[in-house]
Amino acid sequence: MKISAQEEYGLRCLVQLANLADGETLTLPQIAELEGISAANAGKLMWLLNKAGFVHSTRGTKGGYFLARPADEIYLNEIIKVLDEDVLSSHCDSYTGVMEKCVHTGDCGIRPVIVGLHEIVENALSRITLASLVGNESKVDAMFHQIQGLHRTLEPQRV
Amino acid sequence: MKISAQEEYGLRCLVQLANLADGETLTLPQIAELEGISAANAGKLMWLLNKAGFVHSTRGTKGGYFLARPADEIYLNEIIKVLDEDVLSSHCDSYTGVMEKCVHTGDCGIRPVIVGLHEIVENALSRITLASLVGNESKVDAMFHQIQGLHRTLEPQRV
DNA sequence: GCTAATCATTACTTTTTAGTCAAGATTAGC
DNA sequence: GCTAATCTTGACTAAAAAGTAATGATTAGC
Repeated sequence: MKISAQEEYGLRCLVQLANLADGETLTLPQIAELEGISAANAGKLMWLLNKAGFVHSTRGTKGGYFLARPADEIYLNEIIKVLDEDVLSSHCDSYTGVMEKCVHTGDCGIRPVIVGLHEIVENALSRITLASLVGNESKVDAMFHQIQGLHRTLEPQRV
Repeated sequence: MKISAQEEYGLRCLVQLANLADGETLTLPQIAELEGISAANAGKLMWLLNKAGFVHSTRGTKGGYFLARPADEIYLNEIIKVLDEDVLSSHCDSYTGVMEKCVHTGDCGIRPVIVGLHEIVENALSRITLASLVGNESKVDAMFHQIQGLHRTLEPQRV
């Protein structure tokens, strides 16, 4: 499994905007500089995020980008779905119930794996706000450690 | 996030072999037919799995592929790591501790997210054997439902 | 209203992944 | 040993993703 470049850098750019004080904005060259990508590339990512309503922009001198909503009201699962097809996708789209691309019958062997992975990723990302990625990392770490702690209670029964 | 074609179909091919009775084998055209891919493509996947020691093969008439180890001793995390870089990878490889590709400093905002997702995926896949993907799906479903049930106990505290 | 700064949009290029092909090597059975 | 069936391997082609470039539209400030 892979996190695409678009997902990773799109999310990073939003984190940079979440870092801003009220009224501040960032231009494309500024975002590009902060994230180590080209301004053209940043422009493409911001265009997607703009279309999806996560950011607003103003043109001209003193223009730039800023968040369209408070960072503590934006969850990572929403962001990822804008930057890619879904939080988790595969050639077989059985987890959506649609099955368009999948040549296999309904209950192929790996279907429950894809469905299950999709659920736990969606669940984890839907608990994390953009705001929690700003400043210290302790809150997100703690959340994942809590999940991992729970998982360890399952350790004995491998299937 | 995406499950690559190589991961998906490599795993599917192994499931087909796990379905065989003792002493039976499958040829490339047979695997290709079962999975709806070309024999050439199946050949490439089986080559990877052969190199990694998951399957054995015999050439010539009556040749074919079969599992090198019992299906209940093969865990999905091992398989995925052979078919792709890791169970979860991204441009930023901070979760491995190596950081070679990543231009960002050690504590960028999204690092804990990548590390956390990597952990929960690795954890889930390390609980599932190839054998459990054969026949009925109930065991894998039950495992994921158990994980999801635990996650729901966390519901109130979003970060 | 002119100019410089900035975003918006589309087309293009490069890189990576996926998939195909063909020639060679091995084996079972005659 | 001959033949047909089968895997092995590397080179090739096609498709998708990532990244670049260029042109146009908008705005602040003079």
